[in-house]
Amino acid sequence: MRLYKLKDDDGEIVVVAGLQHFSLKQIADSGQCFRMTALPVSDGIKESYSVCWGEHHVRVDATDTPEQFVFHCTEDEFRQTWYRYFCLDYDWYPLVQSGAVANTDTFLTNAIQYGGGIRILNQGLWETLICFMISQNNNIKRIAKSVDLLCQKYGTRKCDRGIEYYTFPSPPALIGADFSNLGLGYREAYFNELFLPNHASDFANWFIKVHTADSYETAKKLLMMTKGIGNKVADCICLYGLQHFEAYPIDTWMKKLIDDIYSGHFDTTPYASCAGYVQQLQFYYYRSLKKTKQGGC
DNA sequence: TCCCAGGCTTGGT
DNA sequence: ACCAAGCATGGG
Repeated sequence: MRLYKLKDDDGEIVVVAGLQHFSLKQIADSGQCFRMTALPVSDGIKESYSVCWGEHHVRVDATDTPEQFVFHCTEDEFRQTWYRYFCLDYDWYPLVQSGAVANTDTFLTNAIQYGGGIRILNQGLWETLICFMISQNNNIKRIAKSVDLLCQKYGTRKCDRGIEYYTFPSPPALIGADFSNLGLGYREAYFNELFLPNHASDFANWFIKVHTADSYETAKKLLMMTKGIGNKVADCICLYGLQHFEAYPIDTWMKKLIDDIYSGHFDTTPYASCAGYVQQLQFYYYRSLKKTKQGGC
């Protein structure tokens, strides 16, 4: 992977060349994140996405040159924010591919061929916590809508090189907040309880404990102590928020998949260091086979 | 009208 | 320990 710092009309840009196994569309549609939206493309650009995370925003283009991308931000922003967000320092692809072949797992082999441009995003504990509390028994389109409404109501409106966006609310902004009219449904009660004003210090302590937990198991246990966070949501938060790659979230799709493809049991131990990546590949591929029509995120 | 969506809590065995 | 109902809401 090579970086080139250039300038265009709007300011500094970073061109990334030789970035293998990276697909904006696949990441946007993978169901990990809910604030990545497609933009119209122009000449020389195959895909263009607006990516929001925390208070940050960037436009990223996939160019006509294979494995070449343009990040419309400064080199500092790229290195400090987006390189980490997209988890570009390590590529699990080769390990999982050779593992799938060694285990004669043709489904996984097909899955990585189909969706090998997926990365496990590093979205931080805070944003992952909120988004995946909303995600339970919900669909991706509606999750994205609720998250968007939340950002509009409690975030800050900003403009990045001509693109308007709202920052993700900070923790203090949600203490005692009004969670009605966000389309949360029955999940609203979970938010009201978690962000009760008189429990603000309890929340802060709990959050820090989760953040500094010494292991996946400890973090997961702590997460599941809160109402609204069960086994699956805790796994998603561990994986996307805390980089516990051994987490392997099982939702309704994964249940069906494991039933269908692996006759009821899938052993993650051969992929222990990257079980979450394997899960994403399986999830993404299986949905592509089964779904008739579905919006992205 | 019924069923499903990146499930969880609660209350029954 | 496992199982079922109920849970808001929107879309097919």
